[in-house]
Amino acid sequence: MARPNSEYPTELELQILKVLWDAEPMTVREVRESLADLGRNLAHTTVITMLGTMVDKGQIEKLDPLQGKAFRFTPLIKREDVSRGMLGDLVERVFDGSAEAVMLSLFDVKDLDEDELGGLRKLLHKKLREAKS
Amino acid sequence: MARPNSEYPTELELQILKVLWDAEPMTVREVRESLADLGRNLAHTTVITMLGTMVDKGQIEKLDPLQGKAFRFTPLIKREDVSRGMLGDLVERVFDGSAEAVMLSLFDVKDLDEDELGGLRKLLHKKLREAKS
DNA sequence: TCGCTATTTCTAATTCACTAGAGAATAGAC
DNA sequence: GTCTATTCTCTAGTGAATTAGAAATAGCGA
Repeated sequence: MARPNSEYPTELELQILKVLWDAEPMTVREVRESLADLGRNLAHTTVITMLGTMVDKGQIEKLDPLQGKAFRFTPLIKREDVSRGMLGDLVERVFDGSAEAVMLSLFDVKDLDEDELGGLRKLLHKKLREAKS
Repeated sequence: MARPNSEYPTELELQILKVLWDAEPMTVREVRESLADLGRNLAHTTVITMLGTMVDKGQIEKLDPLQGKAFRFTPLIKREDVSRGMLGDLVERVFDGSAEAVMLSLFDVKDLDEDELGGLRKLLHKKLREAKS
């Protein structure tokens, strides 16, 4: 009866994926420390539990210890795939699939300066050239 | 210990807001029927409960019946505010605040055709002119 | 007025995300 | 070989979101 389990990572899962994308593989201790650096202080066991469920969900993989007994974890899913998926989900759910509406909102959200807008324009022109060929 | 209650609507709340944005005010019955049209079949009481919590959260307002005893509900928050907020949240959480990354992902997500890209370009040029003045 | 029906109020159950403790297991120190 | 610190496994609890039933209530037609 609760919200159906979406295919996308939850908030904490995303934070963990991010630290793993930046440096992988990592032990539980290293993940815990990286999260603490970001201001998220969790008990060691909490991190273990989370990593376990993420393994179950297929988001990450558990690698055998090199020495000692600390397992290491590495992402199985790519950063771009996750961001694309989560953005796509939002575009459909909130903006009813309209890329234009997203772009308009993006202007409001970020208050972009001239340089940033210029960068976006370059991106767009590149894409337009690709579309024409 | 659970995730702190975000300021943004949950999935069902968003669906309800959408039907109310399209036609307000609405009675419980009308909301239930609109949701059913979208493929979300809920018991009447479920919709009542949801609307009650949304009133508590300040997302909508309960208006007295015109005739009979069916209360009517109307949104208190604007569509653009909600979309902007939710997009901004995603941009920060997933894209670390990079509008450029969002735009790149948007291209992948939507597979835009030439017309749509042209529309985006027009939007962008308009914004650029504004930025220069 | 009386009863039928629509609607509401009250209450509770289920699932997911998150959190972490207790105790077992083990690598490395001495 | 025993001890100690680290790490893991197992278990469980909390809060939010969602779902809906049972019972109360009130309008309305006969």
